[in-house]
Amino acid sequence: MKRSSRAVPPATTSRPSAERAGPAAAWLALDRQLCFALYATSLSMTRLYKPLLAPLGLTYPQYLVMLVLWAGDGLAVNELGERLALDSGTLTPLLKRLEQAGLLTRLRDAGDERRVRVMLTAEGRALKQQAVAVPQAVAAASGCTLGELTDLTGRLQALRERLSRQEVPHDPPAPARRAPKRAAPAP
Amino acid sequence: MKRSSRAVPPATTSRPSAERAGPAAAWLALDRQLCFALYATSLSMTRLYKPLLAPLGLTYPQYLVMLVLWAGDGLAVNELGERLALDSGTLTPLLKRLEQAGLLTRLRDAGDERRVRVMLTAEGRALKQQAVAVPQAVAAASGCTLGELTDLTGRLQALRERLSRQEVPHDPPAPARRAPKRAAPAP
DNA sequence: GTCTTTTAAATTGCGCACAATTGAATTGCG
DNA sequence: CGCAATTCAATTGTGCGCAATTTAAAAGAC
Repeated sequence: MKRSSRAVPPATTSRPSAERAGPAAAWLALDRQLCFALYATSLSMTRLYKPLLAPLGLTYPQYLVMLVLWAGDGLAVNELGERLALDSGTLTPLLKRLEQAGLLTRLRDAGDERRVRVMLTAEGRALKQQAVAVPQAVAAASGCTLGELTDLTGRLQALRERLSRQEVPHDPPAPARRAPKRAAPAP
Repeated sequence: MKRSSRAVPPATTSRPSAERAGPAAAWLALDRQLCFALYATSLSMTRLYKPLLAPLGLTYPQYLVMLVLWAGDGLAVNELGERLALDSGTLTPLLKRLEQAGLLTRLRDAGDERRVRVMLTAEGRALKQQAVAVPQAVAAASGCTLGELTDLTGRLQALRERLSRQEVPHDPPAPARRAPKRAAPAP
């Protein structure tokens, strides 16, 4: 590693400049942030899943949707969203792609035309057989014992429970309307 | 809750259909997945941060970048990416938005014209004072003791370490080229 | 020195997440 | 019944993440 001219100081890793941190500012260190540990670990997990899911033709969020449906399909979009903590803005296009791939069908509920129910196709149901190998591969890659995995999963679920209570709901003023008919899941 | 006609079975929550799960298929249950616990908790954390960061004009990933820079700026884009486990495809547009907002400047390294160094502006540095309140608010919302937070953070860091070892690197064949000049960070 | 390989940032394209809005069907209330 | 309020899915627009490619500069081989 040669520097031709002398240009600029290295500045590579830990530089003491800008480091007159206030007494309370030490809590801003990246590696103390639970939020970053969660964020980075979750992204890392997604990267690990990607090559495992590629043979199934699924992305990671699509895989989560399929997990829910394999446990019992016929759910409406909002029920799926409740289970996964995702809204229709995320799920609608995702479900359309899964429908395009032939794994499921979307159908208006005859008794409540607002709802769209999601049913697996035979192909979508069959994919479950290929998916059973995935959790094992991930568990192995994690380098944890089953007990550790279960414990960590439980802690995270408890944390999520507490966090979700703090989330701001959000309801806009909401006007009102009325009008014609509706037919297929999407025109 | 009345059903006008009788239309379609409720199908709301746990339906026993499609439930002849194979013996190994029980591992596909959503609530047993560490990956989902991570994913959902991380998203929940992001939602919790959003209203706290809105007054600072930052998104959550932008906040993470600022955390790194507050600890010491002048880093190149790839160094930032190493710290946050993000690549230039994510960071370049994000940094441009932060530059647009007046929080930092991007400047080609005089000694190595390939690199772009990121420096905080006075405004960017000043924002740190408003940010110190954020971790406290999150810690309170988590409903955990400091010890629990530290413990969970450590476990996640260790897990991330192991997961990242398993990730597939990926290097394409890579041809070669040569040509004219370069000047500003981005035309 | 030239030529090749490697490294760095930017760009392109796709798929999420999510706020905000819209269109449509249902519920609630008189 | 008639109408306002509510619920649901879809749509729109913004900002990530990331694979793949492109452009440019530096490092290495000879």
